[in-house]
Amino acid sequence: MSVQKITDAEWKVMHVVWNHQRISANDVIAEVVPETGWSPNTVRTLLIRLVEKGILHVEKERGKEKEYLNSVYTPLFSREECESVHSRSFLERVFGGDTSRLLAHFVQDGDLTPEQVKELKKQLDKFKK
Amino acid sequence: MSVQKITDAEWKVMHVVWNHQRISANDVIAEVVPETGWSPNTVRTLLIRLVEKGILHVEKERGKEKEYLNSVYTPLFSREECESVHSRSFLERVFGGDTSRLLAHFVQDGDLTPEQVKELKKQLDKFKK
DNA sequence: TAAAATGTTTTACAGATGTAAAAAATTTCT
DNA sequence: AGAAATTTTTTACATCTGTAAAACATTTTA
Repeated sequence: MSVQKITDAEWKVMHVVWNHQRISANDVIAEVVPETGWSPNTVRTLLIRLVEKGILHVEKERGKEKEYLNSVYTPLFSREECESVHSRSFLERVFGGDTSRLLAHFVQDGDLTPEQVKELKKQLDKFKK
Repeated sequence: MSVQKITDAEWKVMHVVWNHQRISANDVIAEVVPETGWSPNTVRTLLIRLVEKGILHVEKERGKEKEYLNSVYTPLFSREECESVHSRSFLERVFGGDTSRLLAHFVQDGDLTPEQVKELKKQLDKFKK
């Protein structure tokens, strides 16, 4: 039962945590609040829930400037691990497990740049053999 | 606000409805219950909620064998439409909108058959130019 | 040292979701 | 017609989510 479900709102904060690997509540808030308009407390609640879910680790640390005691978070699973788990369940749920239909869909809907198309084809070639 | 959110449990019944295009509650139950172990009432609740969400249409019709009055459901949106909407939000949420990273992920994780790889490359070629 | 600032924890609360039992309505059977 | 069967509708209820206010604890500052 590793990697519990991450909800929509939680993904937002997870991405920020992954980008820093180790980040204080306040710094998460500083990034998330402007782009979501959420209250700082909302972000804190999400961080706490992620800890409860065993997805983040938290410890206390004194701030550098001011010596307030801060909560600092670190991810317990890599972004890739979580993406993987959630991708699989999405594939199953929405496309009934049919990867190639899913891929076709995203290719058509994804206006890729020529670069990206090329890169992807290279990937595909590697799997050919 | 067309196409409200379809939940995990609801997708299961939606797939069945799409496969038939027009199907009675009992027939949905006949398919869904064995593969999920849910109670028939659970399936009915889901059908009702899908109607409330404006995703399914329901009408009454007398059964052929027995003349009980049955609820018969039809989808108001195509499977592709719903997949599309949910794919987009998944892409945004989990991969931060980066289609090519998503694709790379599924290609690696999706053990495609050589056929499927070929087909996909053909798709990509079409988009090249 | 008392007030202000800052950060954390607790509590809240409505709506969504998973899951179904209980009740009601309708049809069939004896 | 009354009982049994079948189907639908209502009600239920715990947990999860989104969203935060309120309360509390700790530092800093006046």
